[in-house]
Amino acid sequence: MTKYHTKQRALFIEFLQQHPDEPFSASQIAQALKDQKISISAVYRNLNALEQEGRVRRITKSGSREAYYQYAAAEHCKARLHLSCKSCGKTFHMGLPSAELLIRSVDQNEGFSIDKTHTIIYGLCAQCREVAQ
Amino acid sequence: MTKYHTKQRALFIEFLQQHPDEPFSASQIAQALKDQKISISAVYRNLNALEQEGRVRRITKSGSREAYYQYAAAEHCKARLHLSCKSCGKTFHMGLPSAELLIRSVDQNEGFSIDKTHTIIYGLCAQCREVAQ
DNA sequence: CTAGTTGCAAAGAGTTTGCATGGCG
DNA sequence: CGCCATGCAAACTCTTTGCAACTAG
Repeated sequence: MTKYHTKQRALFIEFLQQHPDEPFSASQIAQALKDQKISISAVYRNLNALEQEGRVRRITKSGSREAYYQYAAAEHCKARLHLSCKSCGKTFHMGLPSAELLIRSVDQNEGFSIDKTHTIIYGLCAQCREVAQ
Repeated sequence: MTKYHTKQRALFIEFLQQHPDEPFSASQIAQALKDQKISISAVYRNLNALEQEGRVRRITKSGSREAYYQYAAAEHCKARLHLSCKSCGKTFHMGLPSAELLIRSVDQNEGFSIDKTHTIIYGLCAQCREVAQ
């Protein structure tokens, strides 16, 4: 099952890479590429493949039962905790000091090992926080 | 829209209360109560109502596209960060010291306000950690 | 009696899959 | 050429909704 480089897949990945850490539903991606044509089934198939490879994160937005996907940009992503803004939907990385502190504290006090790769912490980012109030 | 106390709702809530912080899909709940009879539609309707009231949390398990629901036991729940074990599915509360530390640290370093109510941190609980290794 | 609830079946939304066609290597 | 990927439509799964019957207050 070696991979081919198809036109659709190229456009699909290019789109994701141009919007790293922003959440899209499958239909939004298909919609965004509607001119260049890629079917919704191909979007789903590629999304599932990338998710398994860990190059894409699947999340759910409250209120909607659609799945949303985010391109997990760089490699260093995997070692970082993710902060997701509930207002604008963007993802940020938690600084290493904060992360280390948290992980150690929870480990010691709760006996719980945090999985950096899969947890997403929700809240308001600096920018939205200003606008909001 | 004042609420009535029906037999089905009573059994439904009783079931949830007996399994606080454990995740169930709608069909699992209906299944568990199949003897006493409650329709899947009623389960969904009650689940949605409780979710809006904030008495139930909706989460997603990776791999499945079903929604899972957890009864948010006590009031103090709302002021606490939740730790969810990826192995057994149970939810724990993060101690206040760890939580305070985290929130303050992320606020100061990232300018990000964590939403305690909606974030769930994944990892391995103390028990599963032992068994696993 | 009035209004919220239930059950059933049908409708919807989102996602997956079978199959023939098309394109990469 | 062989084989993977695509598109389309049908199939599926999970969830919601319309409606008539029912029941708590």
